[in-house]
Amino acid sequence: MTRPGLVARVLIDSPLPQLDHLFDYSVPAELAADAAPGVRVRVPFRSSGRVVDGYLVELVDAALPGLTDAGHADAEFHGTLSPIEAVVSPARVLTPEVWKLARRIADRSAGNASDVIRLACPPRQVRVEKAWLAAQAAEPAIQAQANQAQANPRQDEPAVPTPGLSEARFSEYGAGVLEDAIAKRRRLAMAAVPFPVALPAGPSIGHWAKTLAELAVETLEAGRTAILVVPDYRDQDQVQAALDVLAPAGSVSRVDARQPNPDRYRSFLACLGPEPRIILGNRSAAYAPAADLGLLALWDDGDPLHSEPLSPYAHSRDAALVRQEQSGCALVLLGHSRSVEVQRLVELGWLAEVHPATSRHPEVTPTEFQAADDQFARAARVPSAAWHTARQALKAGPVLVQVASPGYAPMLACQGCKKAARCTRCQGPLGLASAGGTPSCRWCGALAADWSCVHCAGRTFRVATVGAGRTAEDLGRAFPGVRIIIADGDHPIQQVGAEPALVIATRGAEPIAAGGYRAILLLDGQRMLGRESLRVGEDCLRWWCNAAALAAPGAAVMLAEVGGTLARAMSTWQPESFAAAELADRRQLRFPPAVRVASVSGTEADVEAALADLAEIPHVDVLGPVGMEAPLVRAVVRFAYGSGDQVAAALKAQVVRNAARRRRPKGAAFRAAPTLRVRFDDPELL
DNA sequence: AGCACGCCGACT
DNA sequence: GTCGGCGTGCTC
Repeated sequence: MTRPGLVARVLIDSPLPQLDHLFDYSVPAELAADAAPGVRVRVPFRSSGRVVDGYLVELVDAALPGLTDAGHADAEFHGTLSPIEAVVSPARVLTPEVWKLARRIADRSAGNASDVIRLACPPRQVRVEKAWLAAQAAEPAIQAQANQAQANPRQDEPAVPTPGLSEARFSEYGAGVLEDAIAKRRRLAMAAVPFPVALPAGPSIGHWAKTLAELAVETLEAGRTAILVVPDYRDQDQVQAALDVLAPAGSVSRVDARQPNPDRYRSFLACLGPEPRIILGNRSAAYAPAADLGLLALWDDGDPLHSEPLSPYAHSRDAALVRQEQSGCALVLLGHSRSVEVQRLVELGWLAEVHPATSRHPEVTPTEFQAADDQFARAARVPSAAWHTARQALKAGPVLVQVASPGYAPMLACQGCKKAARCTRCQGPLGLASAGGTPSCRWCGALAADWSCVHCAGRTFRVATVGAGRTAEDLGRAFPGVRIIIADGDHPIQQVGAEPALVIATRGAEPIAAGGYRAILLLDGQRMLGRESLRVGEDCLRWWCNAAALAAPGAAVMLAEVGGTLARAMSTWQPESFAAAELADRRQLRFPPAVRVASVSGTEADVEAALADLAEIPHVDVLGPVGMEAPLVRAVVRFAYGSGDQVAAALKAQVVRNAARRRRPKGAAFRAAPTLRVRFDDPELL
């Protein structure tokens, strides 16, 4: 009893690469009413427990074979179709726009669409969904009216009182520049105003958060949805605080994976409604469903938290770029510093640069190694000039000290032979979390109570590197009587007052000071630059710029132990000049983002087979393979952006073949043969 | 993942 | 001749 002529094309919710395409089913007449594109369905499947979950992606007329969603017409299936077993609920959770985005993101990184959809569609919560469906059904007209009134403050209701904030919207960027960007749906690389701003009767926030909120409200007033993507929760809180002041009540949905599941699903469902909204969240927000998307904005795209740790590992910048291209919305990449990726897009002309109209910026002074004359300041490795600056500034208000590492002494050495102290169990480095504590291993956590040095049998430690705790101790002596506040991952502090205090923070954990810091000391420059990574310079510049942007206007920012291009980029406040130089280097070296990269790992035979398929594709070269652990080898494939689709398609085909073929050697209950693994655009790769 | 199909070695 | 080993491929 099926309705003839109607074919449901279903994406199976499975991580298996060989199932990552659409399967055709017939639609039984009794399900036809609910069987709309985007609903969750249960379908029979000749294995894995007979019935599996999936999404109904599209409905097509069987009489018109081949007329499927553009581009993804899988080879037509000829055979008898099984009927859909059930429509899980009539909620159309996978919108066509999000499906297209998920498919494209998966395709460009040889991944699974269902893995991307898992980020986009949170787990179903039956009670929440029933309540939402009931609300939809009951008086939809009144509902829509109410939402319309909420979403559009220019109508009847008076706008939320926002003295001094909304009147001067965007004035920092020159009249009309950003209004125009929203209206004409431009793509912008935008430099944030590098100072904090005080909300009326509220906390201080980064000016960038106000800009983001204003862009969103502008979009909302134009009748479209804005998605704001920020890397972490402290950033979300700042934007939320600005939206509380600027945006109409009820117009903001916050989506992030840290909310309790029912809350998360509730805000997800709210995004499905027909009325425009402001959607604020972390990297997964880039995939949120949106009614008439007008703006996609990212804050600080260089932050590694924008990089998805789950397969297929897409960066939210890439998700945003793809979605912008598909939907034609405005795109804003806002930051204090500039990532090399954004610099590339600027140089290509893909993004237009926008700077604040006033050239006011933090006054950064690079200081040399000249030690302070105060012995305690010297112990705290504070340069002389910085010490004097801090002492002066502490009369007026809070002073920020940025350090590289948390803890007391993150790295210990042997007092006798000066070599690094190692864990007797696992060879990991030993460190000290607090002043009076017992040293412990940073890898395995084991306490080193009865330690002796493997080199010289010594039994006492010396401090090899200094953490925030030790710096606090030293600075306490150098500035007697001053209140000391420590902020790091273990002691997160959002906000400090305007009273004098020394705030010692690890990079990225700096609290915001009411009215801004009166001085900022960026210590540990050399240590931060000592990390071995392609991105050190870029990362350091980002950490320093983000900290310097917490200064009050006119306050001094002292950058210790750093010279050269980085120091110049800081003191002229032109991080894009560093990004441009860096990009030129990467082009020379053929490193990302001048090219894209993919790592291919597995057994030697599997990797060789995969690489063989890439031989014909232009602008591809291969580094390795080199041996990894046990039977594994890894090769790095570099390719031009234009060859990306071919490379991804070829590697995906290999992954599918490999997944279908692999079997465990019978009898011996060893683990299964290692699979071929492919990862695109890994920021840690080179 | 599971399950059927299929192509070679010992059996009623 | 056929039963059944497990390697190979498919699941609408």
